[in-house]
Amino acid sequence: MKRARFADDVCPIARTTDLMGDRWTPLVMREFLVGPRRFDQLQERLGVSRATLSQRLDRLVAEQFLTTVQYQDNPPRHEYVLTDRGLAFWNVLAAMWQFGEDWLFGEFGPKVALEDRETGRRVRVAVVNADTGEPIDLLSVRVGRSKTLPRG
Amino acid sequence: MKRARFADDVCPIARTTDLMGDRWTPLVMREFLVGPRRFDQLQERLGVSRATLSQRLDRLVAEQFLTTVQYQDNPPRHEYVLTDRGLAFWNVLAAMWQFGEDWLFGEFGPKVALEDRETGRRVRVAVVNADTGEPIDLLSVRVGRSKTLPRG
DNA sequence: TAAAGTGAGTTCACCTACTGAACTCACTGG
DNA sequence: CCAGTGAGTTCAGTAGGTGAACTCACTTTA
Repeated sequence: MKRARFADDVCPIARTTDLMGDRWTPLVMREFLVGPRRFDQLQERLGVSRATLSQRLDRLVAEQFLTTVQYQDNPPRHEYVLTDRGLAFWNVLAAMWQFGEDWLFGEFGPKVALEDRETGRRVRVAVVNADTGEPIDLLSVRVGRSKTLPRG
Repeated sequence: MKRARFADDVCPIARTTDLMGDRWTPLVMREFLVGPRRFDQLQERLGVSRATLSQRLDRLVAEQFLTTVQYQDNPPRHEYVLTDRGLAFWNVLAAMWQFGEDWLFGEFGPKVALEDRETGRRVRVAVVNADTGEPIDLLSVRVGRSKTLPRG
């Protein structure tokens, strides 16, 4: 039997899971926090097998989270960079970061922290209602039928 | 060879990935958006194999994302409910929801939407800097060394 | 009293997918 | 001509996911 696929599911969480729901893809995406990355660099930093990394990168490029950019012609060499879509995925990673920080470390918290690139001040991530700015409370939302408006 | 494990990684994203980085766990967690759930109900709704579901639920209980609550004594029957930690994970699911909605549907967007449970108004999710309320921009943050303060 | 149903799994044999190590291939620099 | 480099592919072995069938304790229906 084939493994389950959710790319055509009606649920946005399911579609996101289809793309990112494995042990490596979120970590590959994380690596681009600091800028473009190359194959060997990713492989060494993550400790993932080369075959798996190759497959993940192919998928991320096919799904337009990453593109390749040639940085040298002879011999042809490229690096991977985030697209708009890949950049937008940072929202999910940021939420994962804050969740991990809050709930998955012991008494003293993690040894690394997000900081503002300019001021160096600690950044805490909040997931909020975009209109009110209030935290999104699981108990205050429900799933409803959407009016399907074409996008601007 | 054993599969990679990130539960002790220094990176909060890696730890979150260790727990949620598979094709089923996020969807299992999603199911609790509407309240407690039972085994057969989850199995039928998700279409996951019973063995896999059983394993996932065991892990989620062991890691204190879910607890079991007896709803009948004879024969003993329980349902699964979110703990505080499980509830907090909604932040990540909300970010995944919004990302999926924005980037993984075609021109017309998904047929389902998050709405306020009371007003029925459409809810859009934003991931922001908790202090400023500004969107978290990948380009505006970096990873730094944390001052390890004990938690309040 | 017997049979069927229910909830929550476990077991099974099969198959998919991840693993490290080694290999490839095109090109460069010494 | 030889070693090095970047970006992979190939390989055999193994971990983990699959549907279908089974278990087990208790209840309901006939």
